[in-house]
Parts: sequence; C-alpha cells; structure tokens
Amino acid sequence: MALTHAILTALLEEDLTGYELAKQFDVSLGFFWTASHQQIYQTLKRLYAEELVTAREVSQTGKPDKRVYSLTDSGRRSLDAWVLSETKKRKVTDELFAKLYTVGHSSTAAVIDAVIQRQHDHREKLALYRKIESRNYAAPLKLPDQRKGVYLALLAGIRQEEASLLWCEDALSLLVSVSRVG
Amino acid sequence: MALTHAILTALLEEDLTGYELAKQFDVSLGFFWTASHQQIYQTLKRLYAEELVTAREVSQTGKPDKRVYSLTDSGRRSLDAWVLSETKKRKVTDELFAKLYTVGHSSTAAVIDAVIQRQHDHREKLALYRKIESRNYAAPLKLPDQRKGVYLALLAGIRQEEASLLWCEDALSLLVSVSRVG
DNA sequence: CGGTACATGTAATCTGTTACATGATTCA
DNA sequence: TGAATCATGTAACAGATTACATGTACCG
Repeated sequence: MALTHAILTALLEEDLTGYELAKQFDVSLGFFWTASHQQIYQTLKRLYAEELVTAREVSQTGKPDKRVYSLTDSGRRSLDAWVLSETKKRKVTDELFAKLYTVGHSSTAAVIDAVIQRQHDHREKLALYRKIESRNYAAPLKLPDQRKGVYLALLAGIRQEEASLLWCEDALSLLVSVSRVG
Repeated sequence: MALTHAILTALLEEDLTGYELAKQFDVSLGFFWTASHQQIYQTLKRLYAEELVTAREVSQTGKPDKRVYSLTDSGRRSLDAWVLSETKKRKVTDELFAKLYTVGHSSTAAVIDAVIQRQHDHREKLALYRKIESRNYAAPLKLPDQRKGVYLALLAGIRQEEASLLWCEDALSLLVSVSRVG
C-alpha cells in the first residue's frame, strides 16, 4: 500500500485535489512514481474512509466544483511510521529493455523506433526538470529544510534522464550495426 | 500483460525453468524488470495453457525434478507482434524518493539510513554488472547480433547504477545540512 | 465545430503481493 | 543441527488497468 504514502507525502506540502495529484504524478513525481487518475481517485476514497485525509468541496466559477484533500493528524502519524519502516526496493517495469532482448531475433527497426521515441521523452523530461531546477532550486544549500528532499528527488530525476540520454545515443549507434532481421 | 513478454524474450535465448527465470529476474533482468517466483510460476502456467510455451519434465539426481520451458512457434509469433506494437512507458515505483518528500517534516535520520542502504545496493549491482560486462561483452561491436541488445540492456543498467551512486553522494552531503527533525 | 483543460468517478478485469505449503541436498 | 540452495506451487487478497461515463469552459 505504497501509493497511499506517495499521496500523503504530496499532501504534506499543500492541500490538493485528485486532479492536481494526478497531474503531479504525471510530471514532477513521474520519474519515481506513476499512477493514473482512476487509481488516485480510488485511493483518495479509501484514504478518506480511513480518515487519513479530510476533504472539502470548493465551488468555482467557470470551472467544475472540486474536492480538496488535506492530511489529518492520523494521516500525519501514518506517514511518520512509514518513514521509519524499511524502504522497499525500487520496482521497475520497462518494456523497452525487454524488447532489446529480441534484437537479432525479431524486427530491429521496431526496436530502433522505440529507442528514438524514448530519446524524445527523455529530452522533454530533462528540459522540464532543468526548468524547474533553475526556477526554484538554484541554491540547494540555502533552501529551507522542507524543500531539500524535494530538490534531491528532482536532482535524481535529472541525473537519470541525463544517463538515459547518453545511453540512447550509444544504443542507436550500436543498433545500426545490426543487420536487418524480422 | 507484459511479464508474459518479458518471460518469452528470456526464453528466446535458452530454455529455462521457473526457478531459473526467477533468478534472472532477480539479477541481470532486475534493473528493468522485477517479478517474484510466485508471479513467474503463475504466468508460466497461463502461458502453458495458452500454448505459447511447452514444458518438459527433467529428472535430476541429488536435486528435485524440474520443469523446463521452451518457446513454441505460437509464442514466437506473439513475441514478434509485441515487438512491433507500441512500447509502453517505463513504470517506476520507488519509496525512497517519496520518503525524500518528507524531509523537514519527519525523521531525517531514517531517510539518511535509507539512502545509505540504497548506496550499498547500487554498489553491489554495479559491481555485478561490470563483472558481467568485462567477462562477456568486452568488445560490443564484435558481438553477434543476438547479443547486442542484451549488451545494451546491461549498459543501461551500468549507466543507471553509476548515476544513482553519484546521486547518493550528493544526497548524503545535502541531507547532513538538514537540522534534526522528527 | 473541434480540441484541450478542468474535474470526478464506477465496474469489470487483470496483475501482483503476501501468506502458506512442501521437501531434498549440501555445506559448515 | 541449522542455513542456504534447489525446486514448485496454491489461495486469498490488494493493487492497477481498461473501458465506460459525464459535463463545463475556453480558444481558435
């Protein structure tokens, strides 16, 4: 039950709606956590039932009403307990690498296309992360403590995207040496 | 249904038992795919029912009997179709980064411990990958085509582990600047 | 008139995790 | 004698995905 805690940590800083959470999981949180809006709404519903969050309805003009969630004391305690618990290993599933295992047996062209697509994605993510970094995290040591962890998560994202981009170049240059198969 | 294809790609190269597959998912495949032995046995059972793999029982002396799986033609076609299909985005869940979001609100000591633990893990993985690289993939361009993709997957693992290790150092030096909280 | 952003959800299904279950061999 | 490795599985439950469902506002 770890999406629970990913949501609760996001609510530590500010109150959010399901929609806003989904957007955050799509961008800044995206490189270390992915979740669809359906999953988020379902989890928020459960969190509300368990009284780890509260919700208030906010009417808006020119936009649909929204439901803003905030942490409760109980949610806060649950988070604290989770931080002290053992950290689970990173879980990854990436089809791209599984497809690489088929090189020489199946269509290499398809794999090359997949790498190029991935290269575009990494470039976009990196540009986004760097923009966020230069706007909000230019002087890490001077950040207030509550922002330091968020900065480090961002930095990890930047490093991962950079490493992935370098890899994409190496991958493409090696893949063109593969005779067409499949 | 992507574990399906991750298993099928592993069977492209050689026939394997569920146990061997589980080990591979734990080590060399581990950085881009994780799966427990329970999940693997369940999936193999389904794959067998769908005739994407066949199995033969092998008796051993001094060891339990084992069940060795191989790809069928139908499994092979399923793989080919999958390679041509759109590549899904990488899916990640990593509690460590979620925990970073709690810095300044909760126990920083616990987060530091988690980073140190992760640093050990990355060092071990990197050492393993480098050993595999120097033993089997010293001259990438001279590899047979079927090994090039596998090498690239390994290289991605090496790059990721290196980037992660650099990050761990930066993270630890910034985290010690956080006043003790929680 | 069409697309995008805002905003929230349910139902059915599929996938993955946790707990349970067994049993031989080898090494210290 | 106890731990590790080999080897395979089931059952119950939790978590995630896919398909379906609705509706407004704003921009071009």
